[in-house]
Amino acid sequence: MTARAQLSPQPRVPLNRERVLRAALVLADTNGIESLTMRRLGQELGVEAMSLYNHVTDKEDILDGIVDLVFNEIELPSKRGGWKTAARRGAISAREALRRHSWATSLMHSRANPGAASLRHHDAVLGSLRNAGFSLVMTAHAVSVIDGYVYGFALQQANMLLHTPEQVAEVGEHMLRQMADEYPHLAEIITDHAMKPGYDYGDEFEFGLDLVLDAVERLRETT
Amino acid sequence: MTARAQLSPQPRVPLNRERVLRAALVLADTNGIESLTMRRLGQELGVEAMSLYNHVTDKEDILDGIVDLVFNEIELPSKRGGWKTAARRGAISAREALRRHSWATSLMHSRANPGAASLRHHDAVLGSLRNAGFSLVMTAHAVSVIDGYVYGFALQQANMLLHTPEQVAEVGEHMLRQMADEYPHLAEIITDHAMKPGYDYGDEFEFGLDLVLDAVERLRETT
DNA sequence: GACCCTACGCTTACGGCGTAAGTAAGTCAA
DNA sequence: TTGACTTACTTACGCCGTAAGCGTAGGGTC
Repeated sequence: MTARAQLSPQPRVPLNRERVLRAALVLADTNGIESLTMRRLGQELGVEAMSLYNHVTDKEDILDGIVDLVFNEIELPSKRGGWKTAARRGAISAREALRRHSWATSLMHSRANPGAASLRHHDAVLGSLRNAGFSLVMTAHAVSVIDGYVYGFALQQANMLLHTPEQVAEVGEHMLRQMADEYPHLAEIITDHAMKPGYDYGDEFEFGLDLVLDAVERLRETT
Repeated sequence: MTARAQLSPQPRVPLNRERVLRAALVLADTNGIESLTMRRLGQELGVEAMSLYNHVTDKEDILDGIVDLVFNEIELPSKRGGWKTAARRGAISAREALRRHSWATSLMHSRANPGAASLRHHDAVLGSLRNAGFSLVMTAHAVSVIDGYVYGFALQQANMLLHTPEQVAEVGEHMLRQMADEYPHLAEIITDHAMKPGYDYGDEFEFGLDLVLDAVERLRETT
């Protein structure tokens, strides 16, 4: 009988892929994706790093897995109601998921093996548009532009360090004044717009989303 | 006199930050960003890894540097001609740069320290819109949606492994048939659209770009 | 009860990573 | 000539992912 067994006589909760991936997700959210190492993850689960390999094939598999967990959080387009409200809700839901897991955006598209949730999501989005009467060509256009915008926005925001006026103010005025000479327009938009109380870059999202969706709608009507 | 000096009697070309960054860029382009390690980079320059630290502060500095090199490749908006053609050319130029350096998109936005080229670029884009009469608020909206789309598209394409119908065809029909049950719309758009001869996902870019730019233009006219 | 199989954890070890610290060799001003 | 400065090299540390092999507990079969 080992010391470990003496200390924890209860039958230890067995590990499984689900528990490993959940812990990896939490770790990435809490301490950043770069802190997600096999040793650290094992430690978090009370297990040695190598034990994880009984449940996942390698670290890539873990990354694939947690990306798919994020996809799972994205609302599927509802079958009732128009394509536009479905697309709108899906986009907002996607952005929220990507904001909760800011490491996910750049990871998402570098995964060679899309998971079940990812496939299900994309299939549902395509179906929503097709059922609304979009042609194949127009569906491809629409998905490309909508997804492009959603992920692009998420990418920008995920790594934008200054979200609120308070944070922007912290960078210090003297740096801004220094900037004003060389980059006057950048300085202007920061001081006269982004630093104004109440400004939140995240609010830009829905504005641009509606702009894109309206344009797609117009597109559908004309063709 | 060292063995090395005997073998290469010519005064060895001195290293400098520029040469280090150029070599890093080439290495990332050629073998992928994951192959960019200090040892490998030193090897490429005929130098030990630690010697690089005389010219860059650390690896992060190198990543910042090569991202800025990519920004340098993006055409600045021309002062002559309208904001729209300027934005269009800038966007196309950005996409081309990001396609040449497919590792750059996800790296670009995770850099905490924007380089000179990046600042210059963003300042010029803002200036172009402001000079065209966009209000501060509308400028922020426009930049957000245009950049979102451009980077989002680049992100999607950078890691889309299947660009042409030939490549798509390689995945094999049986896998598609398998997919057709569970993901019918995904299967449909692949077989009936993406696999059609002449289809190139990259062509979607300008379509979506014009859609976005037209929408921004309409926005400007109404406010 | 005795036996063995399988699942799942542990230990050890390897090569590669970024980089701290110290050293040697060349350049150049005083 | 000397001494400071620059730049490259060497060694070493603590990380990383993971290959290989070992130990053991649980459960089925005789």
